[in-house]
Amino acid sequence: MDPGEGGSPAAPSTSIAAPAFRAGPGADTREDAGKQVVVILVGPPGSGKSTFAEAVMAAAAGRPWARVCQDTIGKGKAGTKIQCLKAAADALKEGKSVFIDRCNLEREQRSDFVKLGCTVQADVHAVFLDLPAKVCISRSVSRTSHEGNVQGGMAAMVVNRMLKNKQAPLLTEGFSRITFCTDDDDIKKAVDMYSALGPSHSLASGVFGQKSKGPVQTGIMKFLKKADTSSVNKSSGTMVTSSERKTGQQNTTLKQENLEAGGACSMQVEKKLDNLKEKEEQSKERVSSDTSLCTLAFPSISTADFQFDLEKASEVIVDAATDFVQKHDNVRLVLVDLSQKSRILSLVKDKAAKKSFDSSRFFTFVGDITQLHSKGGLQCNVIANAANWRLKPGGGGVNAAIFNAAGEALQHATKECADTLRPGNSVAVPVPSTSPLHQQEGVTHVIHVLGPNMNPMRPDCLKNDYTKGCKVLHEAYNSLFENFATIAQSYTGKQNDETSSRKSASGVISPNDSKTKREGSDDSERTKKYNSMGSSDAPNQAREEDNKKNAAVTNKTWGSWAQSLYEVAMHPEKYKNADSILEISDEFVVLKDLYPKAKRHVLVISRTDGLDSLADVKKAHLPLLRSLHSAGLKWAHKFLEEDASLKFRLGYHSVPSMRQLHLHVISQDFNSPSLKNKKHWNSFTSAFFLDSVDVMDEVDQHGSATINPDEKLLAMELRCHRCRSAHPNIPKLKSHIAACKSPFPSHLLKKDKLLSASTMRAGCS
DNA sequence: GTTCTAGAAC
DNA sequence: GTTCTAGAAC
Repeated sequence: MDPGEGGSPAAPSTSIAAPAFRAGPGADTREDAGKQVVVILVGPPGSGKSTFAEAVMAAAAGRPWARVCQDTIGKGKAGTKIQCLKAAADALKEGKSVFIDRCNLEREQRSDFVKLGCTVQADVHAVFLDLPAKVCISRSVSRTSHEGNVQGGMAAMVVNRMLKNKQAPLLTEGFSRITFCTDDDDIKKAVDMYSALGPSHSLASGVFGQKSKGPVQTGIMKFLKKADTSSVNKSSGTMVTSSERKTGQQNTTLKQENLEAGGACSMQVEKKLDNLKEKEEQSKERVSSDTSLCTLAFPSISTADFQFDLEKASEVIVDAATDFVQKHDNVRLVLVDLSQKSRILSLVKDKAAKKSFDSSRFFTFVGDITQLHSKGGLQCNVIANAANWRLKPGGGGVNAAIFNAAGEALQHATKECADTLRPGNSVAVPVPSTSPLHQQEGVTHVIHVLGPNMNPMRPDCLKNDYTKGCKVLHEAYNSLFENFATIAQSYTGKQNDETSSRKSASGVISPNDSKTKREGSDDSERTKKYNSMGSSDAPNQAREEDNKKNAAVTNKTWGSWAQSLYEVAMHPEKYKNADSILEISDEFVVLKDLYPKAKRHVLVISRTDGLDSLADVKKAHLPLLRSLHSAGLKWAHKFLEEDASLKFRLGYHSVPSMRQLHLHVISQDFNSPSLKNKKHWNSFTSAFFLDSVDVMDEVDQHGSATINPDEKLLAMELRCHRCRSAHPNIPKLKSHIAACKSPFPSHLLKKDKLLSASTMRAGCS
């Protein structure tokens, strides 16, 4: 069989498949008919778009390039988008490949340029110059002769405004290749790659260079590995379409050919494999191109770690799923499992076969639920997660895989929507557009589901009560599918409405929507019912474990320099004459911070021995936390009487540097020479700073505070705590905050987290 | 050249 | 937590 048959262009027989150069991941160039390329450079001012295009054009390997720059298109001055589109179309007609050199950070802004590719059948690529905001600001602030006049003091504002709305390019926009560059090294590699892209070469398709997840390997080596293990079906799913079945057969034939040839014709084999790979990708395309159906991929709930009987679970799945697809149009449900030998898949397949419904709208699929698009060719807008009750990552299985694949963004987005989940319930979380799961797999929502548990080692064990178990499992699937239907509805409605689908993707459809839903009467009824079923005290055990873990965190050794607060707390009388001690009680000492990070900054130090930090705090300490809080409030009020322009926050550092639990009372001007570095700034303005009111709530509800000990929080880029603008360094940040009059973020206005003269008055009245 | 950051030592 | 300082960034 000739693998070249079937319409893919035959490569020149004299050429070799492997490129003569290789410039980093994804530089999998092939010689072929020589398509033109439209490269859309995406990045804010200062990200180096023009430099990129100029560098490639200066070193280009024979391919004719044109650079379309909006900043110069009007006779050397800034022009319009229309002018750019026309110039690009003209250059393409002349046979040139084109760099689109305008920011194009939003999907809508670049969509017309993506369409250009269709007119001349050119490949459309995106190169996303996704450098840290502070680098772009820094560069654009300092440049003196920018073509578009984005320089000097205005630059920071422009860059910040643009970055607020940035949307990373997605394959679904119509790009055949997306290259992420997050530092100068990435940029250099990408420049080298495009420079070496000769007129008859083309670059491999896919997403390359995303740091959070390895590049999607689409090179020939991956395919060779596949061919060696004959595992095409295993990795690309069992929803064997006719085209895929054909590919599988070709693959086997090819392997035999290779063996017979004894490897002597390895070049030819490589070439054939290359063609086959393309064909395989085309077949994937056919599977995934059915985008008229909003698709939910879901794992079997409760049958893994929760040890729910597979036979019974499969009945529930088939019942709930077939019922759902019969009632809803334009949706597909796909039950996914990793292994081809999956018993739950075969049970479901068998049971579903006995029912009459449209089998293209509910089927099973073998593959990794986090890589359905890239590895399995199955486009799913929504995936379900078999979550734990705390909605926390880890624990192994699907939950760990999904949180891993989605990155931290999903953890934060989840936290926005819900803190915990009861068995039988689900919560839909919009996947942030920054998440690799969104960018690489096109997943816009993850729905966390908690099913019934039959494992005595896990919380809420139903002790083999399958009457309740099946009921709760049914509720879990119904809740999942209902949530999916809501998403599908908005999705279908917005398919032709780019703007609103963008909002949905970036999470502007407020997470509160799902929160409201979650807390709706239906759910609370269910929760009540479930509670009355006599759930075990296992969640408390889990919390107990949490507390132990937290204690272990604090089991660190404190340096001698970290002991001073402990000394003051244990023996305040020794220091009572010092100016810095403001108040001493049995429970706490109030101390002026020796190195205040704002105009007013005091510490309310607990006097309980052994309570080193927040991680040691348990429910029994709640009265103490309340005492510390009211002492803090009292002092904040006193300071507000002296200066009504101040605002205060009361809170704890997630991981304090000084031993002995202490509450910070700090004014929000951050006007102090002692605030010197990034760590200082981020420790008071990022999630590292835990508001006292939240801490008390959590300790009250869960017996401990949720601590995010992530050091990355302290290393984050410098952003204004009011308007969230980014700044390249501390001095620039400080001059900005001295002038910034933006309102504080809304989350601080809730629960009186931000104290001001007016909230104080309101509190008194 | 100066400014600024980040890591080591305390 | 701070101070000191090498060296990166400008």
